[in-house]
This record gives sequence, C-alpha cells and structure tokens, in this order.
Amino acid sequence: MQEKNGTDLPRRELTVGEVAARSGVAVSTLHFYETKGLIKSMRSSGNQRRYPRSVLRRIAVIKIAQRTGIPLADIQKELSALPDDRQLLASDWAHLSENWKADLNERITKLTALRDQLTSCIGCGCLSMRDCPLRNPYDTLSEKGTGAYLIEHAGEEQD
Amino acid sequence: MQEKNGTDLPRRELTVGEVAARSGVAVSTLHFYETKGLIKSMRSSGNQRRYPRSVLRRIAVIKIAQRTGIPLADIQKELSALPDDRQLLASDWAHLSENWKADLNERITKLTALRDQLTSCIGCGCLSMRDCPLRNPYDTLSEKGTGAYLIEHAGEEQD
DNA sequence: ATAGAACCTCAACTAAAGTTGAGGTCAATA
DNA sequence: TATTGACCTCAACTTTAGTTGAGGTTCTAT
Repeated sequence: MQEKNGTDLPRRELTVGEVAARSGVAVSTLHFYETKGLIKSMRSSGNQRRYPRSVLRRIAVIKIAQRTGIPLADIQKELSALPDDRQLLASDWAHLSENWKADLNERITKLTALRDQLTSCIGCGCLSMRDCPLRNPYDTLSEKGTGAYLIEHAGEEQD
Repeated sequence: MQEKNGTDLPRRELTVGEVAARSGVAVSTLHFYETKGLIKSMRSSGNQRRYPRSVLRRIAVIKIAQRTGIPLADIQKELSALPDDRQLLASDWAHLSENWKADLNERITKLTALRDQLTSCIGCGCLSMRDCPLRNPYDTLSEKGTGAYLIEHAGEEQD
C-alpha cells in the first residue's frame, strides 16, 4: 500500500486523525491540547493541521504525566519551560520524569499512610476527634479548646 | 459560659455554623452535601437547619472516603444503602472502610507500578511504542499491525 | 426593641478536562 | 465530477465539587 502523499517515502507529517489513532487520544482532545499550548501544529494549504512525528512522543509524555496526577496546566508550564519548543530529547525526559516521580512518590506516601490508618481504625470505629489518626489531621478545634470536649465528655452521644 | 439553648444540658442539636466549625467544612458545603443526599437536617421553627450530633461522625466518614479518592456520588450510594439512614455504627464503619481500603489499595498498586516504570525509564527515554512499559498500556495499534512500525524502522525520526 | 450575626433560597459562577453539535470546507475515491 | 469522509471553527454542554452573591429572614445580645 502506497503512502497517501503519493511518494514511497514515509511522510513526515501526520494529520490530526492519524495522530489521534496513533496516540489514542480523540481529535477533540488534540484541538483542546492545542488551545492549552501543550502541542502545536503547522497548517496545510487548506488550513488543516499537520504534525511532525515528534508530536507523538510529546503526547506520550503528557499522558504519562497525567497518569501520575499532574494537572495539564502544570504539564504545560514544564514543557514550555524547555528551550524553544524543540523536540523532546532524552535529557528533557529525564528531567521531567524526575520531577514527576517525586510528586508521585509523595502521593503514594500519603495514600499509603491513609491506608494504614484505615487498617488500624477499621476495628476501632471510634473516629474520635481527639484520638483517631484519621480525623486528627482535620481537627482544627483541638488548638482552640472551645469546650467541645467538655460536651463530649458530658454528653450521652458521641460525634 | 452557658449553652445557647438556655439550659445547662448539652444541646442535642447543632446549627449549620456549629457543624461547619466543628467538622471543618464550609456552611455552603453542608448545604451542598444536603442537596446530594449525603447528610440530612431537621428544621427549627424558623426554618433553620438543626443537626443531631451524629452528623459530625457522618461528615468525618465522608471526608475520609474522599481522601481515599471515592467520588461523592459513590459515597452517597454506600451511605444510603445502610438501613434507614440511621446513625453510623462501628459495624457500618467497618464495612464501609473495608470497601474503601480495597479501592485505595488498588490505587496505590497502580501508582506504585507507574513509579517503578518511571524509575526504570528515566535513564532510557526511549518511550518506544513497542517496548516502553510506560507507553504500552495505551498502545492500541500494536494489535492491528497497521504498518506504523515499518515506518518507524525506515524513518529518520522516531515518535 | 433593635442591631448585627447567622441563617435561608436560588441562581450563577469556578475549575479541570474534555465532548458534542452546528454550519461550513477540504481531499481522496468511484 | 460528485460524493463521502475527514477536517475546520466556535459555542455550548458535561461532570465533580463546590463557592459566591443577591435579596430576604431569624436569632441573640444589648
């Protein structure tokens, strides 16, 4: 099967549809990413988008970052901080992914702590304002000493 | 300081403001939770919300579930599946938190796998469609054999 | 009794990450 | 050449989890 551009050489440029098919993101998403400055396109004579092959790697990087939980706006900032929107190099990737790995590790640490608290609190079920590690991070009253605990001590009900 | 209800007994009912202060969520959020069926209120003669003390525990449970990443709609479903909107018992808590712990574990597992892939790919930077574990989960083309790889093999550029 | 804090409802707005649709153009094929 | 699929823009809509504001009422303290 011959290439659509009428040559035997592999085309340099991809259409949106091709990029969508290969990257696994919808055409509308590519449009959206473009409005957000995450990717760029050249235009054909008829105003249709044409992408260099390197856009696929860029999209791959975006999707990996998203999987780690980084918001698109942050991804955009980091990508645009690279000199001159050039094609992503292995060294860029190393730099970006180191940052994202740190973020990811932090998230994992937090979730793991939460899980461990959950595990140790399942049998207990107290959810005590004072004592439960699951609630304490949110207990702002404890600093103020508003008398909430007096009520708790005196009352028939618990929170 | 005397209680606002003019008795020396601890009040049974809390106002929205009190619940907000104690639970750490905004009044507007309590209204919002009510529209979503996550919490309920009684009304005073003047149509103001009055809450039983047990709402605090309910809100605590909601917030814990949210921290694990459960959407409010799911939390609502699970809470409303409990018989008759009764006050949450330790056994309810055990049941709910077991479910949520399983969810959380799954999320931790996925994120950990992602981190490990990230770690092993940082030095590499290939992001190869075929070989990179970071990209492969999304590679739908690989099943179809569309010739993408022929192009990759022949081309000067990589994706 | 009255000021001011706290409360009420309802509608509109926010943010993120897109999707959907209308109305129109471009390009490859029969 | 004509059709059909792929593409274009722009606006509006979706979901989640709320927040903000307008206009009006209730509660509590002085």
